[in-house]
Formats: sequence, structure tokens, C-alpha cells
Amino acid sequence: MKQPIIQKPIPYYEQFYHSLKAMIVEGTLTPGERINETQLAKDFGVSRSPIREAIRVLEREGLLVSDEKAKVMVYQPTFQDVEEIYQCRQALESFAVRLMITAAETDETAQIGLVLEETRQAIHREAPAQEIIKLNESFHNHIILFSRNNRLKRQIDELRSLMYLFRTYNFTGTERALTIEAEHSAIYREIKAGNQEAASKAMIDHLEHDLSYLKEQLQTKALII
Amino acid sequence: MKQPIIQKPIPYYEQFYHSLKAMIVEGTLTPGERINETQLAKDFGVSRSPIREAIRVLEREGLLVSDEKAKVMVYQPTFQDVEEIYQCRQALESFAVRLMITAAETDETAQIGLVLEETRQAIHREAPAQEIIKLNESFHNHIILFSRNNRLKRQIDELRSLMYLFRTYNFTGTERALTIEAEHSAIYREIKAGNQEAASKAMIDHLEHDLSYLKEQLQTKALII
DNA sequence: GATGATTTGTGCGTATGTATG
DNA sequence: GCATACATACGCACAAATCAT
Repeated sequence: MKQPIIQKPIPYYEQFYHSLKAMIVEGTLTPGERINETQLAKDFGVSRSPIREAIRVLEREGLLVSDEKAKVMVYQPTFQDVEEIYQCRQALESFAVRLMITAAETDETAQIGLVLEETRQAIHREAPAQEIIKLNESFHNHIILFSRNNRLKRQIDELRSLMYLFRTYNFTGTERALTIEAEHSAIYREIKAGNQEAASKAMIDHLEHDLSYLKEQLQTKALII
Repeated sequence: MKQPIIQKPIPYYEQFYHSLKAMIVEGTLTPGERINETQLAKDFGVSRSPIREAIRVLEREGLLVSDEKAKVMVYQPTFQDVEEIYQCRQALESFAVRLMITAAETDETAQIGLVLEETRQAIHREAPAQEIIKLNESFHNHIILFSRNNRLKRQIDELRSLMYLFRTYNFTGTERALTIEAEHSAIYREIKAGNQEAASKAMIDHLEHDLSYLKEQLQTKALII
């Protein structure tokens, strides 16, 4: 008989890749901070080999960058980077909306409606910011998922992990939450109506507003180059 | 005085990354082919450490894939993968066209006209297929470049390296070359006219046709899953 | 600058798991 | 099923470059 569960050991380089990535996106390591192979190896109680492999991958992803002397540090997005990332999101997510309108089942569309309803309730009861942020992300995630294109999802995820570096600045208070919810609802209405053009446009506009707001936040808080 | 040129040694892991990537996209290694760290280390006369780091990166890029037993092989796109990649290209490149119309200088637009003129001449004198393919790529590259968004370029490059795995099947003969040139010209006309909507649409249609043609080729030649 | 301490790049050995006969 | 050969994961050591004092 087959064993139902055999726990194959996950290689250190893979485990560490996830750990380090989490440390970066969660802010344990701050943008610009120097990464030290030897130190990390000590901290995690492994040799430098798996550490190095994970670092190379995160470099490729853009979450780590290395200078000309091979010193590695946490990616620190510039103002221009933020704009470029948002433009890419506009390209990919507006297309995802189009695909979803073509591909999604009606009950899937309804699921997005439920997410929005949940969001409204969360705002109403003044839920913690983290919860509202999660619901907003969930809205975008559902659209990407229902577009039924894994490659598209991967590309957006890549941008997303970079965005996490400044995501906490992108939400403050009930007023902002209501604005976002309204824009999400506008996108949702066009999806339900099956209007590709309008839905796509609504997504582009939403991300445009999101970017404007974020830029304002970043500027007033002088958080970025 | 500063030395004008100091050749810093490029790390093996980086050199090998480029070598292996080239071997994959140029077809020296065929899709599905097994990758052997030890063998490659011998072939290149280095130890396995830098080889492993490069392999991890190429895995992340999607040009290599590993099975559950950590065996690595060259990525073999499925039929669905091809469709997904083309949809992503549609999203990104149609957006690049929009950005270019906003951002490009008039002489940059003219450069694209020159590429098209060169292409027509090359077709007319029945230049080698490789040359025409290069010119067609150049058309797309120029648009991406003039969109002035490095992140967008990176995302498209990622798709492109995957596309190279089947690019030779995407061009056969003068007739096809003329069709492509006509579609490129249509895009160019809309760019010159500054019509974002129409230019973006023309790009999407062009890639749609390209995909149809490619699918046909792949099917008749039974080259893909 | 010069010197010792770090840090990275790389080779190599070993253990464990996998394929092959 | 078993033994042998091989492949991968990982630790470790050393050299060269870099940093710090």
C-alpha cells in the first residue's frame, strides 16, 4: 500500500528562499539594507551554499540588487520604479479583466461581488487596516485567477512582491478605503455587464488613482528617492 | 589618475548563466532535455557551485524546470503555455504602444519607419529568414524601448526568452513575411497618427494572428504537447 | 597606506537519495 | 530485490577582493 503522506525534505535553498523573501516583503529587512551571506548562514544554521542559491534567485526577481562589488542589498524602489511598476500593473490587470469577462463562469463573477460586500462590511465596522488591505488584494486576486492565465498571474505576482515593499503606505483610513471600494465596485459593475472596454478602462483608472495617492504618500513622508 | 578600463573578472556563475541560457534558446539543448550539474561542470571546467547558482536562476526564469525529484530539464512549453505567453504579450506590448505614443519623440517614431523600410527591402531581395526575423524583432523592440519603461521591457524580455524556444517555427517564406510587414505597418500608421486606441488594437490583432499562425505550424509539425 | 578582519567566489568531499543492471 | 553507479544537497576550506582600523 502506498503511504498516504511522505514528507519529502524541502531543500534548504528553497526554504531559505521563502524565509528571506518573507523577511524582505514584511519589512524585517529594510530597503537598501545590506545582505551578508555568512551572517545569514550563521543565523539559519546552514552553510553558505543554499544561502547563495536563494540570493541569486531573489536578485533575479529584483527583490535584491547587487552593486559592482558584488555586495547585495534589499531593493529600494525609486520614484520612477513605482511609476513603472504601476504601468505594468495597468497593462496586465486591465487585460486580466478582459480575459475574465471572456472566460469566467457566472458564479465566479458573483464571488467577486461577495468580496466587495465583505469589504463594505469591514469598512463599516472599522476593521483593522490589514484586514481591509487583504480584502482589496483579494479583489484583484480573484480577477487574475478567473482570467485563467497562469503566466499572467506569475507576471503580476512578480510585480506584487516588489510592491509589498511600499504597500503599507498605500492605505490610510476609512475615507481612502471607501474610495477604493467605490472604484472596485465600478470595475465589478462593468464585469457583470460584460463590457470589456469599460471594465478594462475602469481598472486602468483605478490603478492610476492608486498610484497618485501612493505618490502623494511617498512624497509627504519622504520615503523614497 | 583613474584607469579608464579595468576588466573586472565576471563571476563564473554569471558567465555560465549566459552560456546555458544561450544553449537553451538557441536549441543546443532541446526542450525536455535533462540537465546534469556534474556533467556541465566538467564541460565548462568549473566546479558545481557556480553551475548550481545559474541553474536556480534559470529555473526561476522558467527556462528550466525541475520535477519532484529535483531533476532539472529544459522547459517544454505546452500548447496552453504558448497561448498564455501570447496573451501576456498582447497585454504588455499593446500597452507599450500606448506609452510610446505618449512618450516618444517624433524622430523616434521615424526610426520605426526606417526599420519597416529596411524590412520591405530585405523581403524584396529575399534575404535569409534569420535577417527578416531580426528585423521583425527590431520593430517590437523599438516600440518597447520608446515606451520608456524598463520594468515593462524586463517583463516582455522574460516572455521573449521563453518564446525563443519555438520562434523558428514562426516564420516561413516570403508570403508570411509580407503579412507580418503589413501588420507592422498598420501599427506604425496608428502610432504616427497618435491614435492610442487604434494602435493598441492593431498590436493585439497582430499578435493574435501571429499566435494563430504559430499554432497552425506547431500542430502540423506536431512539435508540442 | 599597511595590516588584519570580513566577505565573496569557487573547488571539493561526503551523505543521501535515485537509477540501472 | 540488491548492489553498484550516479546525481543532488550541502558543508567546509581556501584564495582573492574588500573593508576597517
